[in-house]
Amino acid sequence: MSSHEELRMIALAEFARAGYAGTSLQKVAELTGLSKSSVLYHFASKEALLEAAVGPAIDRMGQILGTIEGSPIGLDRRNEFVTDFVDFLLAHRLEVSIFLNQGPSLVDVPVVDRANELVERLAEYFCAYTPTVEGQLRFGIALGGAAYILGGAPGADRNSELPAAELRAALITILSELLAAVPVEAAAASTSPAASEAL
Amino acid sequence: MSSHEELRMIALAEFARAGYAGTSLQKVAELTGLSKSSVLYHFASKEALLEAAVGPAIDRMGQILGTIEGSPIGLDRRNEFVTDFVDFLLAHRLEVSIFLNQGPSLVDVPVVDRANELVERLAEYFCAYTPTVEGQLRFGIALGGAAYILGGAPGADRNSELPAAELRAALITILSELLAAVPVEAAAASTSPAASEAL
DNA sequence: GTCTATACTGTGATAGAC
DNA sequence: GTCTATCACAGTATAGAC
Repeated sequence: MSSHEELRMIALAEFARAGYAGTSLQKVAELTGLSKSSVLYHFASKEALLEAAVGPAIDRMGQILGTIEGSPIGLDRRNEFVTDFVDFLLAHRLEVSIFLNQGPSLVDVPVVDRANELVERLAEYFCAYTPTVEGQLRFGIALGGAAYILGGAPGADRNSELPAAELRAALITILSELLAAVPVEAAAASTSPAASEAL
Repeated sequence: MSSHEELRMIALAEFARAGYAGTSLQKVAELTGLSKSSVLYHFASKEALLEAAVGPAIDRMGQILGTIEGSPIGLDRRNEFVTDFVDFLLAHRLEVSIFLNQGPSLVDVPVVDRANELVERLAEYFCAYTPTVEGQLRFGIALGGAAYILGGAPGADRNSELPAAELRAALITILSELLAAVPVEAAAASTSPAASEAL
């Protein structure tokens, strides 16, 4: 593996574990077996290292969000989003941990601002989706809770050992169930009385 | 208000907003209108300031946890815990944000280790409570999601404006519903010695 | 109780040899 | 590409005047 890619992965893991502010270039250098200067040869600054570490995941999330925003609201869309979201979480656990845990505190870092914008857009989308407080809380708990389980929980190590397929299936079941209690008609033009249909 | 208490509250807010590692004593001093040295007169070290800021909330959580650990598992207990937990989150949003977002990264800070221990005990309790992956995920999503909504979400400002009573009621509804899908008999009716002793 | 002055350490970043 | 040497700066913490 290239030093570039190895640095990216080690930095990602350390930013997630100890926090961005709590991780020094010296520490990253030690973990990689390089000197501080060599790290700064591959990435011009600490911020550039963060951008490289989490950028791809943000792009992917933007893509998922763009899909649902460009489509009419409906049960199919919602199911598709739940699946995409769970797969995203499973594929980018470390990045999710960074956004979730440090997103609010890392303002002014461009790449993190992009991530926070996505969270805002997601929140706005779901606030439009359902006008009730309880409905909005359901979305927040579902998405925040799932992200917490996979990325931020102190006991997150537990889940690392679970078979991925079982974890994925259970997550989709729970999230779908949580969101099923929110009637899709509230915002959609659909006239089907399928509110009681479980997702 | 005494400088001591004012410092405690300002530090708590800033630790939650910018992170512990990302908050300097200089910044706390500026916000309080004191000098760095005066801050260190009231609290012997940065760590002592953190302990004073989050200690009381940890004590309260330990109390809640002690209650359920010392009681037989049952539906009443579970409902009581959900209420206690939601009230705890509402009363200590900033502290919860700190634990949730920075708990894993602040190891070796005694007071935070105590908080992480509590989360571990809570996780163990619920793993003993339900043996299925889905059941454990339900607990994680319910508790982690609620904590995220109130303490860690980038859009947490939204909820600050909601009437507290409505927020509280909706949270209790959603959490109870999530946990209701976990059969209480699974662990309660089981007379396996391991389960009885663990609880 | 609050301040200024200071000590010491660690930080991100640059310059230049190899 | 990797290193050593060095920089300017911010960090926590201490000493002592008032």
